Amino acid sequence: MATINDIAKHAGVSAATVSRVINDSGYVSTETRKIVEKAIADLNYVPNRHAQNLRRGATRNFGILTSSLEEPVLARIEPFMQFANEANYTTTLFNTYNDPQREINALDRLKSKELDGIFLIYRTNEWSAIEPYTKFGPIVTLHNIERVDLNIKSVFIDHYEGYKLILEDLWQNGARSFINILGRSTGVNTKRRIKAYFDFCEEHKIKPHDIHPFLDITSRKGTLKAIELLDEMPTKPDAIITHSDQVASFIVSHFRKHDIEMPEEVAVVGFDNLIISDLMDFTSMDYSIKEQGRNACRLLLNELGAGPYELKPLQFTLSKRGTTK
Amino acid sequence: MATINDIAKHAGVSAATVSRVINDSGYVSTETRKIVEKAIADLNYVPNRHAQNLRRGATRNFGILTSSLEEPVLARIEPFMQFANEANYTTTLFNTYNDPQREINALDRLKSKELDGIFLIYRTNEWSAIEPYTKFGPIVTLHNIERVDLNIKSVFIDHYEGYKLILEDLWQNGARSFINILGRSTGVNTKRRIKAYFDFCEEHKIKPHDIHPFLDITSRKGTLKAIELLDEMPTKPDAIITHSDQVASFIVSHFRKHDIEMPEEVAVVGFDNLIISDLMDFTSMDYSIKEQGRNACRLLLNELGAGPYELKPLQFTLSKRGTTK
DNA sequence: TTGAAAGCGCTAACAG
DNA sequence: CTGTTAGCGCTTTCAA
Repeated sequence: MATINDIAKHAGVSAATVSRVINDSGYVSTETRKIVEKAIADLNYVPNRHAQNLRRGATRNFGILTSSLEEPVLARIEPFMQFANEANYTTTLFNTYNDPQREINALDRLKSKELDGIFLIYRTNEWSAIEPYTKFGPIVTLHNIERVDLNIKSVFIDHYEGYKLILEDLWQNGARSFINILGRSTGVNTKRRIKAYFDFCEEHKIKPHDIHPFLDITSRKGTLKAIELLDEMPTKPDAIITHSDQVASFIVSHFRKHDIEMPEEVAVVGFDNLIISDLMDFTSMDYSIKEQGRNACRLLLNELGAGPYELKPLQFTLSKRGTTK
Repeated sequence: MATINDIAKHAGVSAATVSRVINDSGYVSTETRKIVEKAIADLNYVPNRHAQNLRRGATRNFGILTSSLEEPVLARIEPFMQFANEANYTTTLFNTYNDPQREINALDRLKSKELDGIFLIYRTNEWSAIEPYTKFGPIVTLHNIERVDLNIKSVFIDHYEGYKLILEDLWQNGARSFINILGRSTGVNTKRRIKAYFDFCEEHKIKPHDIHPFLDITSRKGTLKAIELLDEMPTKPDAIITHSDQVASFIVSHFRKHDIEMPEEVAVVGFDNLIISDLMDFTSMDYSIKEQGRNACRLLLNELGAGPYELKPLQFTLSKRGTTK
């Protein structure tokens, strides 16, 4: 492998000059530049990135941390990556499988200079364990963080409004009883959705259902169990509202296989408006999930002084399809 | 940021000893080790990876190259990543968006020592442009490479057999006319599928359809255009066989929205057996796609002398669901 | 406009 | 069992 010194010798200049050509920094005469460029081409030279990184103390590499690689995660990763690439950053993906130690290992790479910043999609450690790492580089998350004292930026959108919109739309189309399939009970989004539901019930003077059995539903198994509960209920709800297209897809799939008619017997609504909701033809709440991924990257770039990139506002739009009236 | 020298000073030993503790190499007395470990904990030290990488000339990082980040790609990336992680490798994702230059840039990172190996899922450059990079590290692909002279390993599975299995199953269940929706005309998989179809036609003495209009169908738009062609045909086929679950999902979705009954009016078969085929309830050909991702990683690891890891054999199994008899 | 030289933080002979 | 030393390949003062 050719090194910078090989190029220097070949071109009859010093390594410093070659470096200047590579990085387009400092003064180099047009002639010298040409000679050096020819040498680089001749020897097929590519600078050793580790040496550059060691010298510079930066890598132009972002870490993406997640606990799984499912569709909703991917929907953010893709636009994030694209935006990062355009700003000349690469992305290294870390799947923690919900293992706190793996997450810490990945965060350590911020410390070891291997990562310039982190896009934390799902976390498994406590914020208090994560926050100290912001000393070594910016961390951006999707979580709606409640503690403002934390030095962690977020590109969240308050799900309260979106959830309310769904409920109101269902109500206007005749639905009077609802079941909410909710995600992680610790998440702020879940809390906001619950609040939206309770507020809605109060406004319309209806009695809210016991949300407890429908909390922490994320897996397919969990979803099917929740559906079983529904079967056991004396009166079926008019509508089921979920927290993700993934969970909605499990439900819609199950209902179709069991010839339960939507929306006649029951309406089903997803959240995220991913491709699957279009393919499976179910109603879903859109909130510019791709823009959210790009915003995460913009935030990171801004923190690193590469910006300023203006964040694009996110907004809710209900995409109505075959599972609602 | 604490460096190895800080630790050395703090512990009253040399940097070499600290290095030995970090890497668990050479001899270190239990006492010294303890002192050093305490110093590391005290100063919250994490070794600078660039320095390590520069020194070692390796990174324990694999590049994953793809031209898009859709479900079938993800289905391989996920198991690949997991396997790599377990072998203590990280993975950096490169999305080329079919831009040859981006692909070359990523390949250059093999040269610049930033990547120890590459999992090339989709390529955009000619093999002749890619092959020279194997000098700098192993490259593994999913493509069924025709040129054996290339130093590129592959974890392909010959689609001929799988395709034949689909056709025979449909035939046995009464289908007599078929339409094949085919992928990239340059791909070996496509050629093998066509061969399977032609052989099948000869065996059963039926006339093959003109495959031309159904070649290079990968996008949703392209798929819908292909469906339009079907509508214009005087007699409808008994079955549509696709090259991927993605394309199949477009078709199934379209037919359901237009109340075309499957399998009564027409049967539809996918390829890959991804979750979507289960959710949307369509028949699909399984060939251990996840194992294929793992095999790719095993191959890479073997090339780097980290093995030997035995490759798991892949096999075809037709997952029959609601869109076929 | 160019070159010499120092050093980023670490590892691996080698010597003791 | 431990320390000394050289150097991985690059960038960046500083001096010329």
